[in-house]
Amino acid sequence: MSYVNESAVAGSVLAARSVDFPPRVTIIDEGEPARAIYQIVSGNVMISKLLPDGRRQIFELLGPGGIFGVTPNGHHDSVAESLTEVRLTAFDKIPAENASNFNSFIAELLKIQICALHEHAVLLGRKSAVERVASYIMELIETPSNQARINQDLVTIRVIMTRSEIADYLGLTLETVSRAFSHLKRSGIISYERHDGIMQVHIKRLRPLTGTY
Amino acid sequence: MSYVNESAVAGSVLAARSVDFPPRVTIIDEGEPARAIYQIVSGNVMISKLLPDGRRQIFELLGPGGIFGVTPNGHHDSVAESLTEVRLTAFDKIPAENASNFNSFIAELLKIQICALHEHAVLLGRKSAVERVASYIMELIETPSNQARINQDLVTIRVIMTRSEIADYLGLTLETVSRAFSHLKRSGIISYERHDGIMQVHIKRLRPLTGTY
DNA sequence: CGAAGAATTGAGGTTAATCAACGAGGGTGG
DNA sequence: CCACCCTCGTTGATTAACCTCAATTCTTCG
Repeated sequence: MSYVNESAVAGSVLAARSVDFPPRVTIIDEGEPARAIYQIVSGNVMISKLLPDGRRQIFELLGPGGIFGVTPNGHHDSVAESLTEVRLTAFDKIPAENASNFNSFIAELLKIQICALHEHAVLLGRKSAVERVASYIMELIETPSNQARINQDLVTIRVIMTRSEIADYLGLTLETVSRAFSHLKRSGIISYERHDGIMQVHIKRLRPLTGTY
Repeated sequence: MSYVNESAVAGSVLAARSVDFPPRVTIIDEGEPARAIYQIVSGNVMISKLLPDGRRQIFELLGPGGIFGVTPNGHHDSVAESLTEVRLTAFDKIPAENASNFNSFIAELLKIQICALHEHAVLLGRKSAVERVASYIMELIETPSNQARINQDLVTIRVIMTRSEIADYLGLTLETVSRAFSHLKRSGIISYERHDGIMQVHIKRLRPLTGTY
């Protein structure tokens, strides 16, 4: 399923700019006045919030077609950072608000986001460390833009986030994430050699560990 | 702030029925085909998901103006249950999809929901038990429809959820929730006598315990 | 080659879960 | 009307999971 839906905004008078960012830079800061809405053309973006004492929670991983910068009140409620190189389409705020069919266009994308947030709330509130990591790996595999290569039951993926980023996404510490990966590796469910993120996964054995099935 | 926005759909041809439910009944089951979108007129609704082994996570508490039953794919992704008696406006699905300005109307409500889900993800992923309970109480106070009565620093509220429901909302066990309430009570930050949910809160002393400030 | 960042692993501490008992309140039926 | 039951809440003792602190290795890059 591709999220990209250029036709939905075709015919409107929106000023749509193209913007690029290098990996691991801040695109939007929490509290910033909302100037534009962004849709990802290529690359990955993570959305997070910080507590005053430095604790961080990442709650959305967005790929091509995903949107961010949408806010009900004129100020961004969260931080958006590039994970990879990204190319974005920026829809400037003022004309966008007038375009009624633009709101209708993003409504569909917001619905998808809400489902993902629901699933993630279950993970954060109710799953064990191993279940969280297993769910994370399955999520990577099931995201089409990640181009997981499938041979029978064996899938090859690339994990581009650091242990620390994964921890902040899963509500764990980086050590616990590392131990969960090691546990899955010792169990023969995943395998990897170097720290380059390339990983082979036995999905049939991993899926039952996610807690969802 | 009132979410209710009748005017936004005025002039459309949507079939809007009124529906009532008693407390603690299932309004929508996970997996059901989506027939209607609901907006709350009065009362409270909780949205949750169940894992196969019975673990439950509640992730939204909705009051007047809130919407639910919105889905990107024709099937509900979560359970909706009444918490109190509720009166709903049901917008039937098929005509609603055609109404472009209806999508635009719900987009605004979805944006508010997404912000709440972001905040809740931080709670679930990064806050301690006491911080979660403190955040929950503050959330009750700051929800206008809950009619918290404020005298100086002292606020009176009514906690209508059971310990078990609160636990499923906060990603804890009911015992841990009970202990956190007892801890706040012993500290003199909250007070209550009988199990009727009526509670007095010192907001100035409670707020610093939420972790957010 | 050396330095810096990332990942792994171990030891020990802390928090919250689990298991269990008990008390309060509300509703029902005798 | 009272006795009983059932649900809900509280509290205690113990266990288990995860976090914290720390040391070591691996990897990349200048």
